Amino acid sequence: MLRRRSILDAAQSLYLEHPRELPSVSRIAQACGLAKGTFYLYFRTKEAVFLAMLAEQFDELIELVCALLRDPSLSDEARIGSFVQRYTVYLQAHPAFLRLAVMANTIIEPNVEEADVLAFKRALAERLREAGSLLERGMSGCFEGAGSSLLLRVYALTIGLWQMLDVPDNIAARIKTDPALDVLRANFFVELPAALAQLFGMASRPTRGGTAEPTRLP
Amino acid sequence: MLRRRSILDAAQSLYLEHPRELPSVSRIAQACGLAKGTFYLYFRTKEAVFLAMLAEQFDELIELVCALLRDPSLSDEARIGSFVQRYTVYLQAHPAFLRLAVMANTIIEPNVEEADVLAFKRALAERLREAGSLLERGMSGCFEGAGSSLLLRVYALTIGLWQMLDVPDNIAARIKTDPALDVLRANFFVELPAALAQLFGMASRPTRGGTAEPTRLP
Amino acid sequence: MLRRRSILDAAQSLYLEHPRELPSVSRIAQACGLAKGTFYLYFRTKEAVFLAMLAEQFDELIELVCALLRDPSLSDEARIGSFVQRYTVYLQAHPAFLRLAVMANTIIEPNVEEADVLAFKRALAERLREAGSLLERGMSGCFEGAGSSLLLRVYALTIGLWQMLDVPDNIAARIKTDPALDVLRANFFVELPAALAQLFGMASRPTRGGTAEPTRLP
Amino acid sequence: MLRRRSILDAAQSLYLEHPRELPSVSRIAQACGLAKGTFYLYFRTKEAVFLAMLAEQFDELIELVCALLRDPSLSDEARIGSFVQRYTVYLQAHPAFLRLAVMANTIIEPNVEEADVLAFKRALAERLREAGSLLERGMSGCFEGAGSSLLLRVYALTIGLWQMLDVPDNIAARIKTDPALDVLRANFFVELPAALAQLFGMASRPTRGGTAEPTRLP
DNA sequence: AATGAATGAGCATTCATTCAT
DNA sequence: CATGAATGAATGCTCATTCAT
Repeated sequence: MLRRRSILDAAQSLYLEHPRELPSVSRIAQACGLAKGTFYLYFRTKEAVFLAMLAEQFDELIELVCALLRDPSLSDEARIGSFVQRYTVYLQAHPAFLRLAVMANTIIEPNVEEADVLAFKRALAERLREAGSLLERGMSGCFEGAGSSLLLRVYALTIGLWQMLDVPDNIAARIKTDPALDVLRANFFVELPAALAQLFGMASRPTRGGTAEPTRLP
Repeated sequence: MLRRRSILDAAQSLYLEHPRELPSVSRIAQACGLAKGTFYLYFRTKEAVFLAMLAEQFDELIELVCALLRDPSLSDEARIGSFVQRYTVYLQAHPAFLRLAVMANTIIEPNVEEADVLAFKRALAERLREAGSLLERGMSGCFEGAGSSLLLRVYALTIGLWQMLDVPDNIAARIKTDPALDVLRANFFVELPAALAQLFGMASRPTRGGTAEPTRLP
Repeated sequence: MLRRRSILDAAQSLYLEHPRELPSVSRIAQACGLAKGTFYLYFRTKEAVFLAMLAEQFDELIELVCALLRDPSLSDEARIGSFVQRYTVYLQAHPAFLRLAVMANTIIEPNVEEADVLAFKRALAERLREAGSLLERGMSGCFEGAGSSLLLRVYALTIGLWQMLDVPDNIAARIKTDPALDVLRANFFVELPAALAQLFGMASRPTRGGTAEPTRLP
Repeated sequence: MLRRRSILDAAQSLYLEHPRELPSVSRIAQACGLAKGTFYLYFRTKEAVFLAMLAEQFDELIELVCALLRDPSLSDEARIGSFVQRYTVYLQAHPAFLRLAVMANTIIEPNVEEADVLAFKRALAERLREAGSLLERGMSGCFEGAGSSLLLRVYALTIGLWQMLDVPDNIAARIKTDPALDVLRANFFVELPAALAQLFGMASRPTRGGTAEPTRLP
């Protein structure tokens, strides 16, 4: 529905203005030109909006990945490399995704109805299995039947790295200038593909903080 | 100081009763038999307590890891395996650690003074470097100079997996019975060593949800 | 609106019970049978209520004064005398006015949004100019164009005297019995018209503390 | 005693940094290099410091005025003029005086022991009488026996005007640019002598906001 | 005289959510 | 579908003051 869409969109853009906290319902409603009460006609709780937002982007990401993995023209090695690259680029192009992903457990889920959390998790598991089974094929059998599990590790590594390397501006400035904080200086979009390459057993020396350039948006 | 200690201890045990939210200052003070004002003599904000708690356990964990990595009697392979195992056991024995680690970015740090966050991060970076340089030695040169970076990946994978696999009881029950939620059923303490083994390039097939037994506490 | 009105009224009567401090929001809300949150639907801060209250009474007072000054049937001298008398009577009949006026700078304004303070001051200046220009006419030209400035002096003298002569009961009792405190014993409502008469250059010997009777309410 | 002195001095300079609120005891103690507890060896409450400070400056001011009024070489008119001028200059040179004077009733006295308030008021009445009786002599008999009462009016007019014309910086800027706020734009140190001249029955047209230059410090 | 650790009352304000219309 | 007035729980934090040492 249109209304629901406009709420999601407004919520996202408000959120991106201050990604360390969820915008209030009244700000969201206001941004849609809606009354506060109307908001609750479309979402059960405030956090439900952001769970839906996350789910949407998850779908989109998996879609992308699946399309890629289905491509028969690629060698196994190339398929993984391509996957890592596209994945990274997607994350870079969707700044809300990781920021929300990281709030999912601590802030969003505890404030959403159990049923909604389950629906979210079920969809997620579904997507993971789907993409996982495509991924397996390229993994020389060693991950037979465990592609989804592998993807979970990929995702875990991703959000874990994001939490370590995404830092508010004020802190970021201090990190740049303090040599003791070397390790935390790495650029997430450089470090992520390197870490994934390692996970996938592809040759890759870890990057040192800030030396390399991040993957560019096409 | 003794008071500080008792606040940390009280805060931790209250926290573990409801690990999805930080206990209020008045509950903590009450649990110590202290006046609310006294609390603020020892910590600047509520969140500062939990950051300190996390830092302490981080120290302890790294200490443990370093001791292990310094042991000359182990082969390279064994050192890594031993590291993974001890690490996992430590996490299992310190239930507050991961729960807090996962709140660090979203809930704790935004509510702590910049200076305290920096101090925390500096200590963390310090420890990472220390343990990292010990770890490198066993990595056949391929991680020369990047041991801390490797450890960061280890830690990232850890907290990411925890976020995916640690689930509140009500949801956990449903996950167990819903075949669609297969992937999310894995036991963290089984999945973690497997994932780390993969990261370290040691042969390891991913585990399927819930099939294996977790590492036992000694 | 009705709600706003009832908040103002409740706030005023609570305030008059203890005019040395502003009642808390929860007391005010309670006195209206309103939830605390509702209060903030009508006023931005606690102090805003009292600023509004002061503004209202200011309006009323100036209205009264203007009506009087517009009366063509009075001689110049009589107009001033009449003004002073009505003014005094108004203050006597509105015990909250002076008590608040005296807190305006030190307690109220610093806790109200800049915009609200400005709005208050603008309204006040407006009223002062309006009444000032009426007042000038009776002043034999010597205050041409400065009636508002004259009124400011009147007001200043008023609140200054109030601060000196309004004394909490416990102190008042001691003042009465201590001959050294002679000067501070004057009754404000006697002293004020005398002081204003002096300001306006009308013959008037200062009153001695406590000897005369205050202007009576009609 | 020296300690007492240093507390008063520290308190004053801290106060002048933020004259809209009294500095906290711990800041004062800190500024003296004293422990918080030590503060209470010299003053019964925080506000007592500021009452003492006010009393001191009151003394000094009256001293000055008396010296002046005792000078036999001046004509009556000149004595008054001279009084007004010296008075104004004193206030300008002692920025804490008026700021405190205005807080006396609303903030300071309610938080000081009754006995201290009475002592303050007694001293004040004493000084007023002393200077009042000197002042009377020059007033052509019409204020015989009421010099102290006259001085009270002077003081009342002073603190009243200060309250109206002293405005925090942020507001002051807006007042300057908003024509509607004309009346409130007057410079206190220009307006005060004019208003006093009026009170004393000396020819004086009120000043318009901001046009004249304030009395300069010598 | 001096300390400084301990106290604990006190209060404004926010905001998700509901529900009568 | 839409409204928006009303709710009221929930909580961090300050700071003047005391008192055992």
